[in-house]
Amino acid sequence: MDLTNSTAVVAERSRLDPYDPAAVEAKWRRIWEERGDYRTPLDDPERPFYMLTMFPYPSAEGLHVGHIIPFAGGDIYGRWRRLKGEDVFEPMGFDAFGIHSENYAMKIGEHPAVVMRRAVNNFRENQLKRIGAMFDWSHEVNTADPAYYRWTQWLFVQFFNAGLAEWREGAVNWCPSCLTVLADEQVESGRCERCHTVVETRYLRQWWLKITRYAQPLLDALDALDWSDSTKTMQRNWIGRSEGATILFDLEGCRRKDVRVFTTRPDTLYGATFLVIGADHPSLEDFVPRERLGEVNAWRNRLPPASDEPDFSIGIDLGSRAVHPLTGQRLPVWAAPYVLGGYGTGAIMAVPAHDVRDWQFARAHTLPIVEVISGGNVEETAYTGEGTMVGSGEFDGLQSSDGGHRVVAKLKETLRGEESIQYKLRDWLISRQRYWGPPIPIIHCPDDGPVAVPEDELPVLLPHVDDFRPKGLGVSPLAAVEEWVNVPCPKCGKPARRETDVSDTFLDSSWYYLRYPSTDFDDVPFDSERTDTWLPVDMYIGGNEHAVRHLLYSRFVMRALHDLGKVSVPEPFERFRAHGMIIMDGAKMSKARGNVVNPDEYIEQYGADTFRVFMMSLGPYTEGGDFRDEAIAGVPRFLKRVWRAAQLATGDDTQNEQKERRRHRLIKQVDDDIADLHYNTAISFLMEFARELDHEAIEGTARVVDAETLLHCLAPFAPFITEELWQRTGHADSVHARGGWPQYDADLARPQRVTVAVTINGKRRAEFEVDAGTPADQLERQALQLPRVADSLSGHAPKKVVVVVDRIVNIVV
RNA sequence: GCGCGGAUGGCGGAAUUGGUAGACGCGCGGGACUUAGGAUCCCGUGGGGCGACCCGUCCGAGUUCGAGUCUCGGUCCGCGCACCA
Repeated sequence: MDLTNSTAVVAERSRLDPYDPAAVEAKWRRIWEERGDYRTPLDDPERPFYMLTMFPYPSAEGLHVGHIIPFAGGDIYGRWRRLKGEDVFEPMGFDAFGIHSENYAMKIGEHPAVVMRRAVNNFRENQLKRIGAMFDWSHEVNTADPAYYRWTQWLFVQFFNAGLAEWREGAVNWCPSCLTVLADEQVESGRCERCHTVVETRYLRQWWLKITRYAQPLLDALDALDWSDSTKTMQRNWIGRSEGATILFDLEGCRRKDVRVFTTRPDTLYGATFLVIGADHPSLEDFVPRERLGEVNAWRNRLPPASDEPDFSIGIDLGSRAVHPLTGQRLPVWAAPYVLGGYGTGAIMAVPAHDVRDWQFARAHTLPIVEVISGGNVEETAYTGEGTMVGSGEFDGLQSSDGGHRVVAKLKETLRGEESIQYKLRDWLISRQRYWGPPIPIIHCPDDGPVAVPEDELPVLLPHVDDFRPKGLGVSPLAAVEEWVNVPCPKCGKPARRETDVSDTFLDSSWYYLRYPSTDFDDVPFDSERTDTWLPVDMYIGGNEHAVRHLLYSRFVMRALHDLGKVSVPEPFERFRAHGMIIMDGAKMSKARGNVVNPDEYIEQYGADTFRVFMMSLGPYTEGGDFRDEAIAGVPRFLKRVWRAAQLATGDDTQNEQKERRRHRLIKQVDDDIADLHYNTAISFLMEFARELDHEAIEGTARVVDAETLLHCLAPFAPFITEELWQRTGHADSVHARGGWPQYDADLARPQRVTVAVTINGKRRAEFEVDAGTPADQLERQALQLPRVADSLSGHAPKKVVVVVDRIVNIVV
């Protein structure tokens, strides 16, 4: 039929109300809220499903499109699970404490409490509530709320009591611009992740959480988690397990009698020609002969700040000597910044022939290079591969791995060495000399030392101070609030002082998923039936920028709580998928670059449904890509087609096999695609189906059942328009009602006719259509009868024929 | 430097995991309807050739009846870690 000139249809279409996304979306937002459609029955769920998207920190500039990806993507998944019959709990909240919020407040010259209250309201009311997500706002959390951080502090107290929180002096990363210390995870290539200032090493007494105790369990448990591989790899690398040996060297000429070094290559022990102590080693002085102390200290104080490029010319011969445990040779002991005082034992045996850094250092300081593994030319460069041991006494001729074990065994006889494991992971420094965070609930008593604030006195409220700006090294803004700081010791009652540091914002966000399922915020969020019912989170979606920090800290906190008997599951997130990062003009979106796209304008102009569908159709969900809005126009065209087709579909030809098959294929396709987060391909199929149904609507043959299926399959992506059409087509319930997802029949979803390609020597020459499942011999017979094939064979028999049922017949001549 | 991804039309991307490369969308071309349309709808659209055909998935080899998909070598891009001994 002529689809271009059907006056009857044009007339009928014109009788339809035009699709007005703004009106439709406002209407359903109101109804859903009034009816409480998305309030989850937390106490008696039949099939609980905890769908979580990483909560945002309200930046006060508002959401940008980068936020829409996780929220919309998570919501699509959650809505789909709900349609599949589950009680989906999809909460939302705000990570409102933290340095990001505080810096913003300083910039605009207002108090963080005021800025955050406004920002949270703006996020919730003007943005998050408009994107069509089924967030259950009755469980909103805000990390800056005393009712929340009471439990952040409670958590700290549990850790303190269990010996998992420790107040100790240590090397810390000091950002001279932000005027605070940073966790190792907040330092990127030696620079502050926020302001990119080069961080300096300082020694301060600070609070650390002993995540290193969990290095191995955190590593082991990773295998069983259903997470993106890239995320797991990043966590493994961050934990950084390496296997090797610890070897003891006796020392001469200094206060210390011996030093242990860690190596992954004990097979190279005979090639050790000197030792290097990390320049930042906390007790470097013990390695130095008394008469050289002054010189070494002067050298140490003149060290330049760490740079991106290692400088192997920096180093000093300390003057003491180390005794090689097997040869008895006396080796010089050096100090250099290329060795890290905080990793391993803070000292190494240098094997310049077989380690590139040691090689460069040896060259720079004309130290001997002795080959003990053959296979390279150590005069030109270090040979780091494995090989046959040489110059290694009784071990000569052995291969690296075997020889290494024998060397350790030999050392073990004299208690000079043993197999050992090292991790890169270091303890989590949580003290911040900042204002906008939860005060660490500790009181320092001159007699009793650090004492935890009793649990029934929590929260330790963050006092209001007008001057909340950071004060400098080791000084917190809270230190100035004398009446708050001076309190009696909870143990002995003597005058004592409160801890004036606040905790890292990552502590706030390390447990928020435990808070959501509670309703009574005075109640303990742990150790309850609610947590047992709802945890672990079934599906967690967020950005890979949190692959290490947030996800690792959360796993640590959950695991520790589990070991303390507070929760029944050891892992917080059963399944995690990182969405791809949306970039703009080839760069990450950021305020600094001025390439931030504000979603409000799009939602204003096109509606949330269009924007959601558009964002999800850009590309594979877990890969991300460049944001360009030229293609958005296709989405309103698609939704208008749905608008028409759904309302004009009146056919009841439910026995039509062709159409039934097509319908089942659609359900299966969308079902499989959503399960795999292949939203882009699901949308493609929905578009195709909608076009065909629209054509049928013009002919007057569109079936009601097809329209209903289309609405259900589209509902997770475009919740508003589908709900409106569901109502307009005479349904009393919601299109999003639990369990409404249409069933498909796998047999019907398979095509019944297939096109088989015929190739000759791999080149496609013809095709023919047959019933699906036609046996191979029949396909071969049919193919050989094709005139095009007979021509090519010109009477000869084919050399070989390869048949793949339903796909291809390849004839080799 | 090390580790993980990736490279397909003018563009974003599909491809049942070894079986018709380019689904779907944007853009572009043509047409319909319009007083008009940047609104809506339809058709076409990898490149070359009048044509049967030929060439095409970053580059170069290989395995195979058959390679975008597998193997080896290389180039470029993205992300993560970065003196971790």
